[in-house]
Amino acid sequence: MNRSMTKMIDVARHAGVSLKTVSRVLNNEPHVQLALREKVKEAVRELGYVPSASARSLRSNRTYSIHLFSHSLRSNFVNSVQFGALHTCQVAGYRMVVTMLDQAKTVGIKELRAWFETLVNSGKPDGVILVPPMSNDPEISKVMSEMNIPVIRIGPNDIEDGGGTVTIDDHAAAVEATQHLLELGHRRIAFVRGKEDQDSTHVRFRGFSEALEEAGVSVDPDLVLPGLFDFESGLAAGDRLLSYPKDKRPSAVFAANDHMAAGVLVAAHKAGVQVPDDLSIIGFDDSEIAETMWPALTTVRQPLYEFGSVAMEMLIQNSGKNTRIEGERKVLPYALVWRQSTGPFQG
Amino acid sequence: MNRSMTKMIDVARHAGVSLKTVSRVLNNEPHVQLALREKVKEAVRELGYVPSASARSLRSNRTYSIHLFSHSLRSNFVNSVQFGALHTCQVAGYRMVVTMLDQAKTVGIKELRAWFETLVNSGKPDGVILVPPMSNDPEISKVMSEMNIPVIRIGPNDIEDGGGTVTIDDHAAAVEATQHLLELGHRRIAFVRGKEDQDSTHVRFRGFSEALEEAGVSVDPDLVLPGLFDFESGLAAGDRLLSYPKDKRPSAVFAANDHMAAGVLVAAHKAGVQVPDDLSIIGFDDSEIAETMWPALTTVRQPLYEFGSVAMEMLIQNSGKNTRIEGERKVLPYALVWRQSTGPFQG
DNA sequence: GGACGCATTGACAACGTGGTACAATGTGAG
DNA sequence: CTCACATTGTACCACGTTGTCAATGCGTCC
Repeated sequence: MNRSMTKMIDVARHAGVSLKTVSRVLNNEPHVQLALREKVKEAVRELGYVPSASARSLRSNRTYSIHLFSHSLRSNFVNSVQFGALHTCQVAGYRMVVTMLDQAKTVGIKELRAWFETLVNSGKPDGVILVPPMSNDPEISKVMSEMNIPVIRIGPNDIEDGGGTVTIDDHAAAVEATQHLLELGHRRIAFVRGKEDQDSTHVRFRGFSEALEEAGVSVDPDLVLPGLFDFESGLAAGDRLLSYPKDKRPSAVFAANDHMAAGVLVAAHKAGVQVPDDLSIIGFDDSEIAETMWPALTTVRQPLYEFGSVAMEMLIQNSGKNTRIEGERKVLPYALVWRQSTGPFQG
Repeated sequence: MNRSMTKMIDVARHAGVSLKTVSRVLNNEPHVQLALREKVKEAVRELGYVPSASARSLRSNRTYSIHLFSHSLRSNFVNSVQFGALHTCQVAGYRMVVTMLDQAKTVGIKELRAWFETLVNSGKPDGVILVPPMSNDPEISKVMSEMNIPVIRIGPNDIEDGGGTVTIDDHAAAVEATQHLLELGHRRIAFVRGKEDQDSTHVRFRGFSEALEEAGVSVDPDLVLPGLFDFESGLAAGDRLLSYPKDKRPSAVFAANDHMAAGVLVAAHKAGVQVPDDLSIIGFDDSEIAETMWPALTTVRQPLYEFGSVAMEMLIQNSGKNTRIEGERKVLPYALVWRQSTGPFQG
């Protein structure tokens, strides 16, 4: 600790300037001549000076840290986003703090506010990234905006609320996935929904329905099953679908994410149903799991890493200026990834 | 920001005591009567006071934050550890900062030291958790100990170096996994190694070899394949093993982790080899993937969540006292999880 | 040439907490 | 009654940075 504690005043003395001048150089403030700037920067290099984060944030009310809020880290989605965010974060010299929002503690908006206030006082983040399902929660966004904390929400389809957004076009992606199955000749296509509190569930289902209708195929309610975005609910949905009599069974399944698609795939294996010959399966996300299944899952790739990375970039760009990020909305490209779990309809 | 900025002096006025008394109560110092203590605590509650993290850490050189260092977040292992650590961390009112160590930047010990100094000066963590492969790197541990930062290393089998350790008994676990296969009647058993810079690779292989030898079976070098702890290397190993002529093939495979076991399983599927009838496969870790494969993987469960949780607990307990955590070593229980990928040897 | 504007630089206070030093009180024991 | 000791308060400094404001230098315009 001791040896390495170079302070700003040391840099100032070393460069033969005042404390304030060093501060100006480090913060890229104007009113310092170029020659002096260089001299200071060299002194910083020579001494290996690093500003003290605590002193800085005490004085300036900035923490140089971005919080990632999630319910759980144990999903591929959150994980990939986190990875992208962290990468960008570190390059910019910020810290990334991971915070888990305990659902029990945030039942009401009052508890939510109290919880956030604790968080904020103890070290107000320069920005916050919200992943689903929190990115859909209007109360959370409201509280954050009241506290004047810039927020980027990942994944939501609504445009309304405050803060920035990073998404794909869920609707178009669902349409394209469905058309993929239609083009392969499938007509009886099942859909496994995700969690109902996430609007991508609804948007994807709407895309699915509309694509079917456009192709002159009506949606069979028996082929629309509930799901929770996890493996188990996919497995349950698969078991259910395969328990139907042969003529009632679907020839293809569109699951709202890869974990559920994996569940359907395992259900098929258990039932001795060949994939893709007897049943085509398409997922959504392009999780790691999609590639490690057999057969590998056809899916819609969401740029999860980029979600995190872009969100972080937006926050860091914004940080410093005290403007709130209002309604900025980035829509990133998705891509259909055709692997082995989908194939032509076998009359 | 404004409204919520309650300071210590506000609490003092509200409770009708002096600033110093509040400070004493909050820091659990002696010399305050119980009644007064309660009064202060109530004032804290009423005002929703939260100490300013930056002021606190500026003054006391503690940050109330723990860093988790990893190379990548994209592995089930790191992820689960992170989850456990975060949970415990938040309960204790600490922050968890995730830091990715760029391998390019840490090639030499000099760069490593410079990198850490930046990190430390900008906000010295109260503790650091190292996951593999960093927990095996003696240079990292050395640098941390020079900087007087408490470290908990997760997973290493060596006892030597400074800092605390949280592990399972890798050797015993590998022996047990191998015995499981032996008891099922298998004699030609392959082993897929992990990364060579992680000592669990070596310890697990030693356990495997010793169990075989004890059973009077010698290790066939052709059945020991390299691996990188990832799906692809497992797939390659599986392809290789199944390309052997029938009488040279193993009847069982022990992969040093689940991702590689999943690769072997997919290789079997591709080759039309039935699991477990024609080939038994056992993994290691009990990753999420183990349960989502078909057939579900038999594996050795490592208590990953607990690794993180226990490591965090040790750090937080230690935090405040300035003693370093020396040689504390917690060995947590593992468990053989028998699922569907292993079965009796079919003559 | 003097007044003025503007860019540059510096001196000093302030952020909210923890620590030190000591005074002022209350309380019980010898 | 006195002394020892625990409790509580007062007062101030320190942590390392940024913000405020004044001082300086320099060129420009009347």
